[in-house]
Amino acid sequence: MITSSAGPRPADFTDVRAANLAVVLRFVRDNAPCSRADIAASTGLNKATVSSLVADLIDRRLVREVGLTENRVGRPATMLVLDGSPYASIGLEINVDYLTAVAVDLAGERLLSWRRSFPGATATPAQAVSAIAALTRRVISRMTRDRRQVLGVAVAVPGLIGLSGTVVVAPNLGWREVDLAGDLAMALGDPGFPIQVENDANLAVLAEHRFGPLGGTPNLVYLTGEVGVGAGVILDGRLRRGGQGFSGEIGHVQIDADGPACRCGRTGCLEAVAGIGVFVSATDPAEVEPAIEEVVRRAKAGDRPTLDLLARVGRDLGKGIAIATNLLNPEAVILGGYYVPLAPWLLPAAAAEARGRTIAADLGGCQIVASTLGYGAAALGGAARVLDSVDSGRLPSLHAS
Amino acid sequence: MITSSAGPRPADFTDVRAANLAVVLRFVRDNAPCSRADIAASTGLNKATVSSLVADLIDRRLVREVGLTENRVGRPATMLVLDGSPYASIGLEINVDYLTAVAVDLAGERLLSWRRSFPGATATPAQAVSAIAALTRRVISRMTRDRRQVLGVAVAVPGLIGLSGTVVVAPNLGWREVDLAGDLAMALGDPGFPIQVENDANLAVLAEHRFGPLGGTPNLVYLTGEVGVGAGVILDGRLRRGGQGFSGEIGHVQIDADGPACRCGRTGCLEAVAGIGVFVSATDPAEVEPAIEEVVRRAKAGDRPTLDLLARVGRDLGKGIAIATNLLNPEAVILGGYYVPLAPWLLPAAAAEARGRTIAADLGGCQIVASTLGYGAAALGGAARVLDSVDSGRLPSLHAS
DNA sequence: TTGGTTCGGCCAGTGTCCGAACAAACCCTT
DNA sequence: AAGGGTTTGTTCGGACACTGGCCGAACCAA
Repeated sequence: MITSSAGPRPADFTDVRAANLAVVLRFVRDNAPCSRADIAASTGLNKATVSSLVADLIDRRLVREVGLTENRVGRPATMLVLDGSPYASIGLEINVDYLTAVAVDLAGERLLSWRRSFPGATATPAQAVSAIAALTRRVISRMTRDRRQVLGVAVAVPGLIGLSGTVVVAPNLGWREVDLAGDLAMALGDPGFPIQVENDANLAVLAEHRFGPLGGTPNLVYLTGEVGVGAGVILDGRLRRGGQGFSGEIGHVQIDADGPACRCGRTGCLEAVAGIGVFVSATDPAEVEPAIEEVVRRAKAGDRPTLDLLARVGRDLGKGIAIATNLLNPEAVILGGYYVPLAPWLLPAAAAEARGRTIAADLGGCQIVASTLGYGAAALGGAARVLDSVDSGRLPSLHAS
Repeated sequence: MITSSAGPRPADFTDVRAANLAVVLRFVRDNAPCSRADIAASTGLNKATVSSLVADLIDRRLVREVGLTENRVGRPATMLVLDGSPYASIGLEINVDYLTAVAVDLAGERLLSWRRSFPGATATPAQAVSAIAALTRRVISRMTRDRRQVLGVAVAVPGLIGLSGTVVVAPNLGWREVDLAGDLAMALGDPGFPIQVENDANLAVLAEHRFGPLGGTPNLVYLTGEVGVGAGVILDGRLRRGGQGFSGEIGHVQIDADGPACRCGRTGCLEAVAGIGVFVSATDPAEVEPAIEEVVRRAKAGDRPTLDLLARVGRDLGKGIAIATNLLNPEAVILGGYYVPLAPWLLPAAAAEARGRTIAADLGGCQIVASTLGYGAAALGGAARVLDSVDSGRLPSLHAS
């Protein structure tokens, strides 16, 4: 498919080939197992073309034949599936208190999922880079041990990330102007694959877009539920990052002019009134999880002050959600992070409030749901980002190994 | 250029051809007059290919040779320019008190610009449709009289417009569920060109993107300054309309919980605190323009209450702008409508307020400016929309006439 | 065994782009 | 005035990718 947008770059045959390879690859991903004839019939490509494309994909070991159909009229079809085995995509997530690493194969199957503690709040950027590089190296060597070629690494960082992958500022980590992508590439000795750095909410929404129950939905907004609140925005099927990469910073939009002070110095910011910090006064990040569990316990027990607080936070969250629904009209707003365990109590209030504040009827067709991807969503999104670049036509070819 | 996104549609040669024709056409638009050799050098296309593409464009009369260069070493180049003469693109704008019609040629030259009064607030949709159709017919016959082929018509309507072009609700016009695109096509007797209906802010931002001083900027937000306030959002070079087409409804985001009641029933909406209604208590739309002129006069005279009011509205507007800069990080926010004459007083306060409320430094690189396109911006945007479809590869060919 | 059906490979044909060679037109130098 | 250098735009053959049609292979049903 050629959408031929602004870019001055002209098209040629390789583009056609790449586009069609990607079409076939996506079809196999979505409809595996399927035959060449299925692909031809559904995509409109000629049978001969499909055969050629599939042969190419098999050469690159992106696709594999798995056997023949039986008990059907006519010649049996050779079925095709995505071949996950020779490649791996790696996602990392840096957080205040832990690092998460996820690797998936081409089909999206999770190959590993590691979590290790990490002194994000106290480590210097240089120390952090070496810790991250060490973890990445271990993941990479695990992948190469399994004879997998690494397609790329994407790192999720909670903060403002420039388009080139520099961390402009990450308040929770105390970072300013850290060229994480460059430093990491240096520390890894210039590996043969790209290293990307991206905002955590942006990667989390990519994870939802690829792996979540609303996968494929063209317009999605993801809200991170941590001490900070950030948004990842997918519109028309692609992540939208704005002019400098700073989109999605909904956490410091003012929700309540009379609200509490925010750590940013302003008052009544979304994250001050509806961030997880509302439930957790402690500053030690290690205490957040038990504190949230305690809130859940009290809410289940019907503790009135807890339920009132949850309802208020839900309403304030709904005000923030209404901003997104009014301005962007997505098909869904997905709540992530610590909002997930609290969702049974937050969602009704948030949905009601957002509904009342959205000018389009019925939230403009938007549903508000809790994420089902669990804590490593941003890391998983990093892996999704790498897979996205494959899906959009940048197909890998096997190195001599 | 092939971006090969979600669509299952495969690519073939016609796509390559269309993409490259569009590349050449855009290049000629931006660099006219230029030679075939210039095009080849700048786009990377082969000289032979450029010759073939240009011949095709000349056949379609989209491009024209205008003469030879002189006084230069080497063979003189035949210069190419966009040939505006055989085509026209029409934009219409429906407002409470007037209709605007604009026609432009392929190069963006304005061919006509009409404005006629229109009882939008009182007319029934059927009456409105016939009035609009009558105006459109006059524009079309004027174009055909000039031997121009009409490429399309796009109509700007202040309200929620579904993706299919139905007016879901237009409060100022009192419309609900009007299939304007269909009715208009019917009234015009199924002409051979597409008729589109779109939100006025969405079309206005397209006008800015194509004709404004910030033309080509990939991320733009436009704010209409009427009694209602709406936003048009361009991200990554294209209009983003959301899941149902209802994006940009920033007018009813709450800015001040203690603010005045809004006509939507809520309180403190952006359009209640920073809409033009703040300056104009009258309900008759014909009184708006003189009222704004009076405000300008008083502000120029240094009238303290007026200046204070302008400063307050500017600050509230800045709060709304900060929502956009935080969430979308555009390169620019453009103020339109009646904000334009008031801009000298509104802009400083709005910029200062937005700057203080945007988490990214320096507004995330965003500039806040007043539109320079004048009142017919949305109508002009309608024409821009039609031209956009040409630029993205849907090239017209001359009918037998 | 025969006929019908489906699958996938093969081959010629078409359209598009690319590289190289070439003619045309001009300027500048001798 | 003639010739060399420079730039432009066309022509030609080649490469590449998709298309359509044909055919053999493999299976089921009768």
